[in-house]
Amino acid sequence: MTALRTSAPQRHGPPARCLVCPLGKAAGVAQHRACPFAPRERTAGARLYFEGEPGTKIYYLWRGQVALTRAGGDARGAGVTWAVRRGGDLLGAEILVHEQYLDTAVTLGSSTVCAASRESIDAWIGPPESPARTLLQLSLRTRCSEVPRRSGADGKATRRLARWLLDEAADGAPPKLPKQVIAALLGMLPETLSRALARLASAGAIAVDRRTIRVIDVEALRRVEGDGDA
Amino acid sequence: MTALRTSAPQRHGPPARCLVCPLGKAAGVAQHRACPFAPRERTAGARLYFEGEPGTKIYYLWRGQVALTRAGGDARGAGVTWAVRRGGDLLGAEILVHEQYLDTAVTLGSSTVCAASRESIDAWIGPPESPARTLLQLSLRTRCSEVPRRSGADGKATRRLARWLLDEAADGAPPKLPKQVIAALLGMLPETLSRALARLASAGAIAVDRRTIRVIDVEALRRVEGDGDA
DNA sequence: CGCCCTGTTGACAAAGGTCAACTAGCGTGG
DNA sequence: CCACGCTAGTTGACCTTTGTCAACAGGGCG
Repeated sequence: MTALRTSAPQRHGPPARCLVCPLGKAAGVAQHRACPFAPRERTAGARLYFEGEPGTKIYYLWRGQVALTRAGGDARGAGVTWAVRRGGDLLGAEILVHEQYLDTAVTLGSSTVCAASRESIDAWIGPPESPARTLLQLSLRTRCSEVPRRSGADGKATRRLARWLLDEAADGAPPKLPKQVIAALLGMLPETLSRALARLASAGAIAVDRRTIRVIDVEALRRVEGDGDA
Repeated sequence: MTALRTSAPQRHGPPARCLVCPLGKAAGVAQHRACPFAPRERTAGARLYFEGEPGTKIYYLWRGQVALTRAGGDARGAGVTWAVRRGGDLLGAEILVHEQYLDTAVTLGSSTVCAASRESIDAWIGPPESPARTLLQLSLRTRCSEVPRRSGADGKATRRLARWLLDEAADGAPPKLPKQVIAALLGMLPETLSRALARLASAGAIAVDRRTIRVIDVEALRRVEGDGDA
């Protein structure tokens, strides 16, 4: 108990918080083993990592708030802040299944952040084909491909559709989904989807019939995706 | 090679696909060990699980498409389809960190789905405090709390705001975030947020000043969240 | 053969984005 | 220490986009 209360780390002792941190427990800090995550205090506005930068570290946010922003979306200004992480959240875990960071992470206030290198995590989490690691990677992979779909939320309907088509159907044939479902995924009504498809079709970017969509002109789609209006 | 081509499973042999499936590999099917996931063919429209139902199984989608829908959002009809999973995706993994399923999963076409009970997975992924398992749980936890925020996309601005406040600030004080950030999270412009706040304030649900928001009347917020208009 | 379901089209209303002017604090520099 | 200027936030007027309601068309299935 007394040991737990130690507020400043002892010369060689780990911070008390590690004894109650899930990562510290997993690392066996209580058994005097080292945790791969090293703590650091950050002030407001600190950039932990940038979107697109090669991923070298994974972060664990012990205390504070971190905003995740992503360029793609836009609207006014540059990036869209699409999530705020709190104490207890992992940041940048996507690099376990993806080369680069998918977001830019900025602290919103003073925060305590623990960082671990990709390699140390790689060694720490055990053999590549272990069950837990396999599930971790499957889960991260799904998550990575899912978040960008947030494109559902921002931008005008025709543009969202163009972006979705580029994501899903660059090769020509989008997945065979009922248009109702596509509309729901894109966060619009079937009627609106229908009109957006008609607009892209009349721009020559795609060919539509009652049940199929074919991409004809990827460049035209890119143009629509690019310049806001349509 | 010849063995791999075997299209129908041998009397006691596992399906050939298990040898190339990440889960099969993790389970060591090649070494004649059993995979906790049992395959099953499903036809279009099959319900794998329902939102809110106690979570008993985790699914791995080998082939096909599955729509995930969630009630909350609404608009016309009942649930919103917010994602479509493809072959190679895990379904229902949220039950490792949450009692109930968070979505309803429906196959969109004929699919091959492997299922494993929560207990078998629990045993399979090893000791509760192993590093990989800890990361898996952290990552799932974040994901679970994040997806509902898709509330960003649907519903009218005032309603989204009410829902967000209920999520984040049921205890009275929402996290101290710049209003710009809140607006981005909710997928609206600062101007719109300002107006939405003003509307809730004049309804007596919250108190707003230039830099803080306080929840006054949780019930009033619930009412706004409930009935679409505001 | 006819019904039903999905998707399409049109007219209309309203929510929210856009542009712009304005206010309140805060920090900086004189 | 005060004043100035800046940024974040607010408010107003207007206009585009999209949701809403409704009627209709094409295909598939009973």
